[in-house]
Amino acid sequence: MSEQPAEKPTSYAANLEAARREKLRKIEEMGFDPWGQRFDDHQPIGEIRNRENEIVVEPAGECEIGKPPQQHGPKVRAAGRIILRRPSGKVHWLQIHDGSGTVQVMIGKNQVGEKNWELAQCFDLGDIIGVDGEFHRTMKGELTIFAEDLHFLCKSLEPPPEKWAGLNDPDLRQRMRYVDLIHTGGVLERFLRRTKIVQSIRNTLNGRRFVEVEGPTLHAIAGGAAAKPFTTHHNALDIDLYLRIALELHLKRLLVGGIERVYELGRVYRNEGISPRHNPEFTMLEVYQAYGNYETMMELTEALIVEAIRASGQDLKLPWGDGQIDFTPPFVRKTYDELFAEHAGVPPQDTAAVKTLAEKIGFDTKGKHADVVKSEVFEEKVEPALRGPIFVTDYPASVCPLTKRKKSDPQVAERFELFIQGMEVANAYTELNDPDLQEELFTKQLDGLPEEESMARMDRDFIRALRHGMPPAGGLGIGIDRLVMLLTNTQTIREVILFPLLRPEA
RNA sequence: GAGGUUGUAGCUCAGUCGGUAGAGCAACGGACUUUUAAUCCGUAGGUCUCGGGUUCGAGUCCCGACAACCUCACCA
Repeated sequence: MSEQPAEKPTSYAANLEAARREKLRKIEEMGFDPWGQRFDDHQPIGEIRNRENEIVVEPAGECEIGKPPQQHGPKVRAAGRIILRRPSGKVHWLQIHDGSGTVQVMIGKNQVGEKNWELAQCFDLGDIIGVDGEFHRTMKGELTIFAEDLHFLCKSLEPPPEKWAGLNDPDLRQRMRYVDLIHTGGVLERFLRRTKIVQSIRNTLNGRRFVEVEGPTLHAIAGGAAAKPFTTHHNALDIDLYLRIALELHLKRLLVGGIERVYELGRVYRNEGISPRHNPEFTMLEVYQAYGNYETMMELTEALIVEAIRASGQDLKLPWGDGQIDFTPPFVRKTYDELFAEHAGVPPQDTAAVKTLAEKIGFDTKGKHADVVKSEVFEEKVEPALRGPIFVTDYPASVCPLTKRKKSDPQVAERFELFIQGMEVANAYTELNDPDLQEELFTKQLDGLPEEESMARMDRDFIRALRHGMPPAGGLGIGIDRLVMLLTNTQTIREVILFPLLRPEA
């Protein structure tokens, strides 16, 4: 087997690395471990900064003339990455950074001793160090750890991005998210806020006695949504499988099985386009509540969102681009037909007029069910106009094969979607639990839709489950990534997903 | 999948009409014990994304490929 010769890096990049490797060698020579060891009892930098009130300034009378007033502060120990260096003769100023914040460190030759001073000569931007010292302000008022002892925790062999502009190329930022998190302002904070939102959602549900479960992600039948699945293969069983496109059908099986309040918060995969609002894998919450209906789910949706906003430390009026979104409950509720009349300018019951409008927009209406045509016009004319938050209720039954019909009008499904800034954020039903009707809807394809675009994919085991009796229930799905976008004022889904899908590097 | 924009040093960016490749930061050497994107002096660093073509001559013009971003389509 012939090894390919290692690709020679450009000579300049090699020089940058060689300089760092030379310092690494010196660090080792001095007896320090360039890759560090266990380092106990350090405090998060954010907490250290909060100890500012422990700083005492000597009374002015005791000051020597021409010298700044003496300060004393707590002894602290910090660990962090060097993100800025200002060497100035026999004193070096550093900014070190950890997940909780940034603090200045002063290293004075006479204060840290000869060996530490030699070590400090080997620091590069990006290295991780430990510092013991006293925490107080400089003459100019900057909160600073005045180093008394230094520890080397990790060498960095790669140069960091430009210190002021940082990483700007969105490709590099997503590919090297680790660099982005360190050097791009607000990125780490946004992802930590995402975590708080997700935690809050779990807390809200757990507090209402919902049970979290983990369904299968490999499905023999990719059901529960209208989407193109990823396919994969299991070798030992020699069967093709799909990555799940929804959580729905297995969670409903658990309703049959007696888990009366159940949810899953997990990843689903859809083999479709990529856009500022779409990533091939995304995080979905689905919740099912026995003996509830879609109105129960509306109240729950409001609670989940309002609690998440509070938990992430924000006001119910959130900034969004140049404007803001007001999440004060209750959210506006309007029916599909009301909104259709309002924004499409055509009576929703007038099938012929809706068809004419659809053709005027440029849609092909041939052989399509009237409700499908209406739904296309709705998506074109109404959805983009919905600033929200607004619950759109009572959809045409024929486009909702998993939803229970209204008792008073079987043409209307008990369903709502929550729209915010033109984005569909949540989707909920009163769940259909009539096995015969469900089987009929699975069998009868929606008029004019190819199978892969239809939700009506036959799942015999699911029908069998329904035949055992599923309690009447409300069900809810929330696109977590989109919700996080809205709650963090982020206009692209790629900035709320740590590692969005990218083409592999050449 | 279609259209548009972009691709130059490790990073952020200039580069005029086609005529020897530029800056800042980072790096390296030197000065500096209160700096704040430290400052000052000096040095080094380039397969101009890749492959063709036109031309005496291409970072620049043309064709193709690759990648990112934006818009649209599919979709949540």
